[in-house]
Amino acid sequence: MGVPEKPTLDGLEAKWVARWAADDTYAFDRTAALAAPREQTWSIDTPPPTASGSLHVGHVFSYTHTDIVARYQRMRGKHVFYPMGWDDNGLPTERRVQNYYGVRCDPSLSYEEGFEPPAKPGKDQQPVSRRNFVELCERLTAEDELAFEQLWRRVGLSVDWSNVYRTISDSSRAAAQRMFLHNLARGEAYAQEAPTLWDVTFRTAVAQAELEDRERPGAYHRISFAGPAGPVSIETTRPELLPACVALVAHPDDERYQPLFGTTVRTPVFGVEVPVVAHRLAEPDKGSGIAMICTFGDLNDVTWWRELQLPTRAIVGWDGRLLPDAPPGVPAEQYAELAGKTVFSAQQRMVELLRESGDLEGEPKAITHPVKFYEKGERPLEIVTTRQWYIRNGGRDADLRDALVARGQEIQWVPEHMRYRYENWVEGLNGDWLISRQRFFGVPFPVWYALDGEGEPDWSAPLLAPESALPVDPSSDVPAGYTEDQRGVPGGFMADPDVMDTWATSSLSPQVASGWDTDPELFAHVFPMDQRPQAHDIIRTWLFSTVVRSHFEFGAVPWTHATISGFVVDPDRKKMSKSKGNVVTPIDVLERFGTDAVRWRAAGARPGADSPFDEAQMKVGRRLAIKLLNVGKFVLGLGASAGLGADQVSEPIDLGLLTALAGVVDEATAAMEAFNYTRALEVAEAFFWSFCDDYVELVKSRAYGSDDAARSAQAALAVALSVQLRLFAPVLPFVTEEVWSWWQEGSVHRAPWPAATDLPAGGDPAVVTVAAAALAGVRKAKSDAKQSMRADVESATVTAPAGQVPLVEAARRDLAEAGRIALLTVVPGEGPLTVDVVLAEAPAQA
RNA sequence: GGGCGAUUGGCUCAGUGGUAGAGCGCUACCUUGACACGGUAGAGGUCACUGGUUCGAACCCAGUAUCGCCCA
Repeated sequence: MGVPEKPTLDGLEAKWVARWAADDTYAFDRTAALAAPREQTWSIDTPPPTASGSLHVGHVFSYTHTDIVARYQRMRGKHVFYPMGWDDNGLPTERRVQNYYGVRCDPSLSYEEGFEPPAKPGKDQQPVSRRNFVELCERLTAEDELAFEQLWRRVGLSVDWSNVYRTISDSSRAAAQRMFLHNLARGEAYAQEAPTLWDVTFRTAVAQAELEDRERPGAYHRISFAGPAGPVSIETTRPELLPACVALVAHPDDERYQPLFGTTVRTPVFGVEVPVVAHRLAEPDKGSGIAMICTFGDLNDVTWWRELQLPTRAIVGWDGRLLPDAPPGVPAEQYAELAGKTVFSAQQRMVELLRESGDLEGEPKAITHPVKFYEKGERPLEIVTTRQWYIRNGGRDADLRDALVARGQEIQWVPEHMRYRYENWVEGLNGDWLISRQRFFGVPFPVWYALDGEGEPDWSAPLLAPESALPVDPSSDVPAGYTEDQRGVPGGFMADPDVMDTWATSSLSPQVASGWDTDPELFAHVFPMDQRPQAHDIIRTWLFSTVVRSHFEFGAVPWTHATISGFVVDPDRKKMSKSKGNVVTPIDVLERFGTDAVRWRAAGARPGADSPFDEAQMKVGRRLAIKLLNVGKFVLGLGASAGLGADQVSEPIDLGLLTALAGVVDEATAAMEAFNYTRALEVAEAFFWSFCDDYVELVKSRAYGSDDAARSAQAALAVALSVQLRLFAPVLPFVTEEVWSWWQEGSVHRAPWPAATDLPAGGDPAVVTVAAAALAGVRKAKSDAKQSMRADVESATVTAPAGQVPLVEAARRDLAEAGRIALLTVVPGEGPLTVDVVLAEAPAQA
């Protein structure tokens, strides 16, 4: 191909992305891999990015980290199984589709053939059938995924683009349904009607892993109940739940309330008799130490209700409004004041009612307190009793919890301390994993229910789809033994209306990507996978749920290594997020600095460590890439070529260089084996700069010749260039491939990772370092004299420790030529090496 | 409140028992036949604090403070 006149980074991405695609440089060779021993394959469980989201520079960093490992393993001769996935099912896609097209899903509507959404989203969202809605989801995600793929190619990910999966695809849905049926058959999945955390905006249940606490303003309202011996005062932040009150509770050791335990009190306004009970979860020093239990205000209420077997008086409905009818035992007349109101306005009205009745003591006391939210929601969660599907995860079973903690110990965590995130989460679980969502774009449960003569479903005996029929959509497919016209009619059947949570599908990414459902032979080979890369924020969700599924189905961990990336944070160390407005768009950065520069910066972020985004750092990576171009061009111009090998290296300084490089190769290899790409890059980079600044400067004059001494330098330059290009290839795929292409056959990314054994071991690296130190002394003299580095030196005396004198002598010719020294004297002396320089009278003229 | 991590020159970070390191930035100089998207040289730090172990501590131990993340 030859060396260009003026090498440039511009255009390298487009050129090599196209070439790699055309040459299938990164294709996984299934046949060869399956024929080879398992350890010759490296399989990666790539995180499927949320297709409806946007990628920021943090994604670029973490996916680059994985790609560096993939490229290293490939150069180590492994068959790298490196698929890409898109997480396109679930609520985020629904929201994007609603906003993008201006529609909303109304499952009661029927399908409209050839439906086209409004050209511009209107003010009101247009209702469409579920099938139409899902079609729009499919359409938009397909577009989004194409854009993502283009970005990833530009980032240089060495993904096998013939192996892309989607979490909504037929095979993903089939795998999710099949795994669910297995879980169900083994008793690991179950349905239960139970109080559930509920988002009133999205009108769906949410799981523990999707919760977050937010500090919100509230107020303690002090309310009197009528007790047997006078009023009993409680404090609550949610007076509107008074009609849902089923008991008062205090700590069993709280002396103030001993006389009340076992008695009843009457609620204000409603006059309902409720018992006073004792429970250890009551906090004596909070408020008055006695609290009302409502069904349900928070998770403590649920615990109390369950453990103390209290009655249920539910008042909050699915839409976040108070139910139209009073709960059992509550007078309808009073309750009618609140019925149908939102929680917010019910509270206002309730406070008025308490004021009127004289049961509100004093004024409400403003406080701020943590309130549970769905992580994607904007209104506080309520607790609503609904029928939901769960998968056991150890939250209610100590043995299972211990088994899952033990699984975590089978995984090698990078960095090691991320293991604690996993263990803390598992040990803190307080319930099973709720997997059903009352949404539309997701994997439906492969389940129907028979309807009795009254049209009521028989929940106890779900009709399951056969595995051979998966994937099924129970809303359009029909269970065995029924016909479509029996849908929804007494004596007929109904579909399970829910879809699975996104994590219930993405927790199967190793299975989906490896062909569990579609290519058992491949699956048996690549699973358990070698590497799960991901960020630390989803250890509790994606990582944990994947371990759960694999534990149940295979009795094994899904992967042997979990490599955890940190975040890219803004200069104030805040996490990037859209709402903070501090997101850096990747394409802009890639265009301005070049992919290799951005990847170089990414490689500088150690595994697990958050890293501030700093544009100034990008320039440094760019400088390195440019230097590689220029030194490559220069070295090849000096006569280095692919035909020269280490066996032609004879001069001590040349041998010394290559022996030093052997040490660098060993260090970089050890670091890469430990996933410490940052360290590997550091040692390669440190060597490279001294190679450019010192070694090349020292030998270039000699290398211009054509004798054996010249040949030695040319061979050392060729070997050093080849090795260094390969050391940098995982981090800087574009520039290394470019320089490689000037003088080598094939792709550098298919070349073997360098081995120290390919380099001469007998050289003395000190020849290079001592000669470089002497040269630095000469340079300093020139710099102090404000002379050009080309200034002639009349005479220079190197005073070196006796042991170093022969080293300087061994590099005498190179040193004299590089320093333009007319008379070079080397003498032994005390202390470190010094150089006395006498500059020639006038600067040299060219 | 619990857990984890961090604290080293202005900035970003290496450095896990033996005389404080790198890059960026800064200052001065050099336009050399690979590179001005360059090169050379230089200044700059009582390693957060307090105790302890040790011949010797940035590093080990105990505690404190500040910051960040996760969880309650």
